Amino acid sequence: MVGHIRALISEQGLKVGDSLPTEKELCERFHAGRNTVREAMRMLKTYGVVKVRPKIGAVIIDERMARAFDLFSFNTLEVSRETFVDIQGFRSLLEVASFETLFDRVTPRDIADLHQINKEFLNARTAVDASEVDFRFHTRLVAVMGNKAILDVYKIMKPVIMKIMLKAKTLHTFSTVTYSEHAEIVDMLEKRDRTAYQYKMKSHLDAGFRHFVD
Amino acid sequence: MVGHIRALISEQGLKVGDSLPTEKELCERFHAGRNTVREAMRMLKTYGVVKVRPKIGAVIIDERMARAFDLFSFNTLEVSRETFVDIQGFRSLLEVASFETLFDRVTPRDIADLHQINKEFLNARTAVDASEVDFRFHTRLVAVMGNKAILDVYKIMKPVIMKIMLKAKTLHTFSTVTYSEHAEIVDMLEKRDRTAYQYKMKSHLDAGFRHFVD
DNA sequence: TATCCTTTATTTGTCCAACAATAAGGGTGA
DNA sequence: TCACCCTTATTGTTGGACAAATAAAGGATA
Repeated sequence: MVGHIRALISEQGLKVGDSLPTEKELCERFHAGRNTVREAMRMLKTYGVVKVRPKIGAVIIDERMARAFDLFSFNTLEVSRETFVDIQGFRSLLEVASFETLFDRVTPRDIADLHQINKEFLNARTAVDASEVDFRFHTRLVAVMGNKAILDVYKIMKPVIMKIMLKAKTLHTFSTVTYSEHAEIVDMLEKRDRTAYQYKMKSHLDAGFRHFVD
Repeated sequence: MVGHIRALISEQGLKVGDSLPTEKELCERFHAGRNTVREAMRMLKTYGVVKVRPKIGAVIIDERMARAFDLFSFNTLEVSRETFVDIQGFRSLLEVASFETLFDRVTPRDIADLHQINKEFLNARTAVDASEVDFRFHTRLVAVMGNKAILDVYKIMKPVIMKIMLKAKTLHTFSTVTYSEHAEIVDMLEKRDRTAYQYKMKSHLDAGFRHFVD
């Protein structure tokens, strides 16, 4: 059935954004039951090739890259020390070494959003809440690059990154040290001060990791 | 439902080769209809996490990496231009902006391996062969960082990267231009010449991409 | 006329029941 | 011991029913 639908897409020359026939029409066209069609649709959806919404139907998309990254989503249960080190190295690349792209693309809107998110530390009630805010801040920073593939990878690393953040800090630390470090980082980003940005961000990431080692 | 089943796998510590409960048992456990369970199973099957056979049931496997490559066998669906741009930007980060780490960690063994792989261009018979060599070269370069998470992500991008490479070059181009560019890059890496390395690598990547735009 | 709200109709989401297809396990006989 | 058949449990497929979501049409109001 998946093959049939793929052939249909190919024959009709359907592109991203086009709609597929409704489930009922597919049933009739291929002489199959609706559940069979639905299972095939679920596979296409899992592939990241279609997006299915009630009443709307199935629309062709191309999120295969995001799905591909999903596939090796990290198992939160057993994260080895090597994984922690690797993820932190990865983050350093995405958030420190990427400064050229960040400085090129950052807008006042980005700066405002980052400050806004950072303020939420003050409302956080628990360490878990605070680490959620922390992750949102860093995700928003990575989003400045405007690169969907990079953003997808970052989001997938969330469970591991959250563990690093939680291990490193108490609620009090979040709302004082982390808060002010973030504020400084955003300032350096706004001023496009390369040296200071790299130094601040690197030590910010390293600090979180040093606590984990203990 | 997929989340439920994945949680079940985690909780029970199920490994590759173990069997999942039957559909009926899953229905009862999660208070859901059989179709719902089946659709979730289809997704897990598409992820390459389980293998389902009639009467046998669902057995846990790990073919996620293979599935990641399958995703791009959808030749009916051209890889979107956004994906190309994003992937190339990602590569730029992993291979150009990472020079600090690369210079820190590169060993004579790495240099020798890179030269060795580069020589294989001269034996390549087809453009596909050559682009395989090309990808191996860049993968080996990324491997210098010694970061498994980054290496895994790079491998997942293989199908798209290969498309970029293939689109950009003929067999002749591979064995002349690409070959000598690679050689220069390795030299700059060995000498730890930051400026030259960054310039060479960036223009090398950009070149491949310029051809695609046409 | 324009805007907002309500209703309607269509489509997907979920569940159930039935039967077919498949293959493991057990029993029978040479 | 081996081949064969039967039973049985499980997945594969189909059809039908209803719930939930939402786009589109129609009506009310300013």
